[in-house]
Amino acid sequence: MATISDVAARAGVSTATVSRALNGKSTVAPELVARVAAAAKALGYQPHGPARNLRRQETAVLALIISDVENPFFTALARGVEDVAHADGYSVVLCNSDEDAEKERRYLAVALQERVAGVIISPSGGTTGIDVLAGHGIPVVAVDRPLPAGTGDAVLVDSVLVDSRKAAFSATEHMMKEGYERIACISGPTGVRTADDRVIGYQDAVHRGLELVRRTEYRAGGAHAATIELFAQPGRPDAVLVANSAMAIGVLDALRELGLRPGRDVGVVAFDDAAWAGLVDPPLSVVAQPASEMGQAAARLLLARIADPHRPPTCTTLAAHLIPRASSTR
Amino acid sequence: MATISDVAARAGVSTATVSRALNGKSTVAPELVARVAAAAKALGYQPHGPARNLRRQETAVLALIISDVENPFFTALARGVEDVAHADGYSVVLCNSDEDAEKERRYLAVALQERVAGVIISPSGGTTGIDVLAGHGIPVVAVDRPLPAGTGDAVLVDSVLVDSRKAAFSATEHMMKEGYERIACISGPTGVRTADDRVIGYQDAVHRGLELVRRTEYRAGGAHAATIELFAQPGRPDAVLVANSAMAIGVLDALRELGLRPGRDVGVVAFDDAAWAGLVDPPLSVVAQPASEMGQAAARLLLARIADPHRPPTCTTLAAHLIPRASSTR
DNA sequence: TTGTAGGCGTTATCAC
DNA sequence: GTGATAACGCCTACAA
Repeated sequence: MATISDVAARAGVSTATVSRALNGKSTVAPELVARVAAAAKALGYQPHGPARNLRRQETAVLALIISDVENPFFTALARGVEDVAHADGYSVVLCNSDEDAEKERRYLAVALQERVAGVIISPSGGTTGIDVLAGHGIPVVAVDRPLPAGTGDAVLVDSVLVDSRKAAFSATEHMMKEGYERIACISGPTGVRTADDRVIGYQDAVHRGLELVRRTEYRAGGAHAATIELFAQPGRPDAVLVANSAMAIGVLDALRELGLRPGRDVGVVAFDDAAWAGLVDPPLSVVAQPASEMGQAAARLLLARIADPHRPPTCTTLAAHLIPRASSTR
Repeated sequence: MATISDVAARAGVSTATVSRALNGKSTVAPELVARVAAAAKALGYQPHGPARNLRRQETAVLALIISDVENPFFTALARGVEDVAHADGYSVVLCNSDEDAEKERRYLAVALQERVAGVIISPSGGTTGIDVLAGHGIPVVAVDRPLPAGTGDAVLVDSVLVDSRKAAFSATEHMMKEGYERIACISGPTGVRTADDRVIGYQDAVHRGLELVRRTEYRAGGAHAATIELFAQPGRPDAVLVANSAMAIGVLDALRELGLRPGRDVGVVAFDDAAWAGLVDPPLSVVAQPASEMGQAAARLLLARIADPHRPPTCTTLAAHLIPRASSTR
């Protein structure tokens, strides 16, 4: 693998000149830059990133740690991050923490050790390890979920969130207006802020205890089981608010097994406007979140903080909006 | 940011000893390793990855370059790669080329410059840049799609593919047995091997020209337009083979707009067993691909080649299987 | 304008 | 068993 001195030797100049020529720095005689370029090409020279980063003490790569690559919400968010980052010359590496605190810690450690320029993360719970990052001067932006309380207190962390509570409230209220009276709520794990907020928003609307609330992992399987269980009990629900699209699949599956038709027999509204939501029968009412915009906003905040580490931290809260379809209309 | 010499100073030993102690190398007096550990902890010492990689000339990170993060097939594949890589102590960074040759080149360049240990890629077309990688001794595994002809000829590249042609043949034959007679095919871009193969397999079965074949990008929008166009012409199809799940959404949408019911009015089989496929009305027949297994196989091949760069290249071809549901049953 | 030389943080090779 | 010391490949004062 050719190094800068190989290039220098072949071009008959010093390594300093090669470096300057290749980086378009200061003034190098046009003839020399041509010679250098030719030599570099001939040798298939590729600058050694680690060496360069070691010397410059900086990298042009951002880490994006998301809690579930298989969730379309997060992949849409990732696209938003990439678009903004690429426009500014940064590359984005995607890390999948899989809602697993251990994997999250691991990726955080990698990000720190590789000295990435910054990190965007959707924290998967009672995370630690973020303080370490920020403590070492690596900027962090929290997206979709805030950092756990007590984390990042002393450091400057921006966040980009959705008003989940309000969105859950609107969705629940919508179902009440449609005449549903016993509305259930199937949400994600306790301790995950979006999941907690969706329950709180739901409660704001129904003024009821937790007897119709079920918490499970953010996946189809758990939601399926929760649905079966909810509808097996006496005083079964007549509607359900579902906290994300993976769970919606489990719920719809379960309802079909139970012979219950959404819209007619039971109202259903789910978070996230999945591509297939309009295709099921009847079409699924959803709370659409601006995933891509969230990613863009997070990336912009991160880049801004990289440029100016001392700017005051901000918290951007975006709104979600209800798209009523037949599954919640009698 | 504490360095190894800070730790050495605090522990009252040399940097060499710190390095050895922290890496569990050779023989260091138990007392010293304790002192070093304490000092490192007190200082919040984190090894500097680039420096270490520079010195060691190796990294424990793999790059996975996929053509579409928003496609569930690729995210499932990514999970497979991660599982195997993590078990072996490697981290995986995910790069989204977005079916864009330019972005692909860019990520390839990043992978090369950062000197990752290896690359798994689903090539997005007439890619160049892979030779460069392999030429520099970085192992490459092609997944889902083979490298373009003429690429990587001289170098050792493993690949993990699906027998798309056979799968398309089976799916088409299945529809013929169900009595459909004018079967159309909506596939991805020309030059993308999976898309080409699905058309060929289809033709193997129908023994017909290309008048009912449409090629478009691998997304819902293009498939939607193609469907509308196909069904507007005289001698409209009575069935359609769709090349992936994003396209299936476009097709199903279009059919609904046209007032055509899958299964009864028009047979539909799509590639990829998306989570929602069983939920639509009627349930969608699919060709299920072993995405996660493909990722696992690719990762294993890559790790094997990293361990032994001279092993002969292999090509693993996995089978897909048809899951007939109501959309292709009269 | 160009070259020389030092150092970024580690690890590996030698002495001791 | 431990400590100097020399690289790894690059960039950038500083000197010429």
